[in-house]
Amino acid sequence: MAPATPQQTNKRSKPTLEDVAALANVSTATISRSINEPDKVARATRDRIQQAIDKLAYTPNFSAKVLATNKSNIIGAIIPTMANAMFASGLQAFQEALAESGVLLLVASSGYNSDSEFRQIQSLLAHGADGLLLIGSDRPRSTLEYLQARNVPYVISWCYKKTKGQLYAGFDNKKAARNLTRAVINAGHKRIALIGGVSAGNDRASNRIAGVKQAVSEQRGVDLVALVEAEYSLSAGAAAFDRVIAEGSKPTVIICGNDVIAAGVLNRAKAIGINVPAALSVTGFDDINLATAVDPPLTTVRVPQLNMGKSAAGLLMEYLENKQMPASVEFETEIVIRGSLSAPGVD
Amino acid sequence: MAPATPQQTNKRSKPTLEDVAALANVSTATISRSINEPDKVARATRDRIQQAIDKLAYTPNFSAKVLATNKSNIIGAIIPTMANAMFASGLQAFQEALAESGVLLLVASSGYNSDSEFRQIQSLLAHGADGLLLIGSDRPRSTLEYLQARNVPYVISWCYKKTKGQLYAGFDNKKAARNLTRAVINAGHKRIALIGGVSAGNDRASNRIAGVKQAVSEQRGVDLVALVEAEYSLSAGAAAFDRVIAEGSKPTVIICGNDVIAAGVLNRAKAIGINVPAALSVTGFDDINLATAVDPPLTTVRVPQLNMGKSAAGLLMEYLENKQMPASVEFETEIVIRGSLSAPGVD
DNA sequence: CTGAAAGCGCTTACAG
DNA sequence: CTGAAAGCGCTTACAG
Repeated sequence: MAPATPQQTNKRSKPTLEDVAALANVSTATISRSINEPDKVARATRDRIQQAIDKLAYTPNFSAKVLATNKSNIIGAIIPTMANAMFASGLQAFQEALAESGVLLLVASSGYNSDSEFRQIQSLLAHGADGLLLIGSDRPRSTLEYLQARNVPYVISWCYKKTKGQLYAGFDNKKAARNLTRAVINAGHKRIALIGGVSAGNDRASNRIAGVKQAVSEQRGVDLVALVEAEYSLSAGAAAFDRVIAEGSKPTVIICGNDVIAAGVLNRAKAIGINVPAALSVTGFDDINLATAVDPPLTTVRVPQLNMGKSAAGLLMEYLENKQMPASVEFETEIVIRGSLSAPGVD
Repeated sequence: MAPATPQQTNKRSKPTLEDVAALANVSTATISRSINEPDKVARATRDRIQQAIDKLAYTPNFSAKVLATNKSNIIGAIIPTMANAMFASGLQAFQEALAESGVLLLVASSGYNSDSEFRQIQSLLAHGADGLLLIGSDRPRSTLEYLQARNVPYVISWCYKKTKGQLYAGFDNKKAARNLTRAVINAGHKRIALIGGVSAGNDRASNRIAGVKQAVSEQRGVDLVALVEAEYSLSAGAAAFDRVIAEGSKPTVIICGNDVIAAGVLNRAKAIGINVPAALSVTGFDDINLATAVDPPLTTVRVPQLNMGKSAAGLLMEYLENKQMPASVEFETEIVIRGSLSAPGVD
């Protein structure tokens, strides 16, 4: 019966190549060339085509193009969470670098959960992503095998490893934490407490913890008097600090898994009347805005987010273009000494 | 070294519906149905098909599907910048809500530039986005017309207006700023300085400024003694504060366009020996992490980022499904009084 | 419940 | 420099 075709009224369906072809009086092939390989088309023809395109406000259908060329110009990124300054500017830089090459960014978040990450990977790939940005190296073998089996080009950031067959644009979390800890020890601290990030399934967190441990073990007379883990939030940092205090281990410094935890510790210390850094030093990691907004400002590790994001994009584009994995790049981190760290006070 | 580069052997191109059809001994049509409308297919057939799918690890080609159905299940979002906690958790919530419906998020940033925003809109649309999330209402007529002409479903967030024919999921920045200012005035302040965000092309910033002005003008004896604009960064906030001080207008409170500016002001005030809040009160806007990490914690306006993001996603999905614009939703904001605001001190 | 076939809007050898 | 035509991998009336 075919009743009143519903909602199709707005369906003055977008102009297609065919429409342009009709108007410009050429074949669709020529228009396609005129758009993608202009110099293969005669000047006059090109002008005529351009006029038709303008007149119709023609805009190519992306899926048709992808289907025909098998290339989407979309990169997918799966990050633990967008709601954390820790990844924000790196991701921003990644996106900007991609945009310069006309590539778009599909973003998904895993919530630090590897099953979720796997589902997102599948989804992004199903939606045609040409390549992926992944955070960290700690993931189930099954995920790795999936990636391998499909031959998916991906780059890993926020960490660095020499793993054969994987592309990295990141930094060595363990080394960075070790260096920070050495600086803390050099400042005179012998009783160190560590509030690490949650290490399960998170290589950045566990490597930072490992780095602290290593630096401590290098020096006799220096002890790791407490070690707890906390999520990356102000309140979790504060709560972890309470636990450390309750243990009665009397640290002179608290090394924190990141700046947010450190800021939470600072808050709590202030609340219970512990002076930082006179009575207790505190350090962070990441050097996000927060680090210089708190009082005292945080001694922390500066992570080259912008360069890392930009580089990750560059490597991935190169990989896609040459069908060959470029060399990984390792970024150096920098220790930034600020007011939250001083020599240990007297008891 | 392993010159035997096997990576091109990969071209065992992904299995297609046709492959599955051959293996399961049915037509591609039936498989398509089995996937998309299972109950239209006999149980036995369905099982056979599932086996074939599993065996081949078949995964549908997205572009082909989009081309055939004219629906991408991709939503695009264009935000000023990802590198700002202000948008981060709202965007995160938006993405999560979308993901629950199997919809993916394509993210682009405009850098607070309307030309750039327009280019991103075109790009996202060209890449097949079914709908868009836009931040704020202040944009060139040409952009609006473009959106209108293509009949693009979009939702605007982070602000709220009653504009006919536009879908909003946001809050009234002017009202929020007005209410905050009233609270400041109620606390006893009569000499108010305002460091707003950059208002050009940014309705959130300009409406907040307008709200402050309105509240001030309501009360005789209360003056806006200084008004400068600053970008949303700690350093810009600090620099703006310097300008205000240099003007010599002696405010007893500084109302800031957002928390980051306020934190910058706090820093600078501390640096030059001005006690907050004893000698000077300071307020922020947004209530991001930073607000409670600084000392004193910021009196600010709590923006319902999570609900706003979730709601924006819901409205947009509804819009796409029903081909009909749902009603906009306005969120209320809440004033959070914290230590950075007190009664004005004595000179 | 299932299949044959047209169609979605591009690109790209292949000829000319 | 340009065109005719096949093909990319799905979906969906239309028949049966």
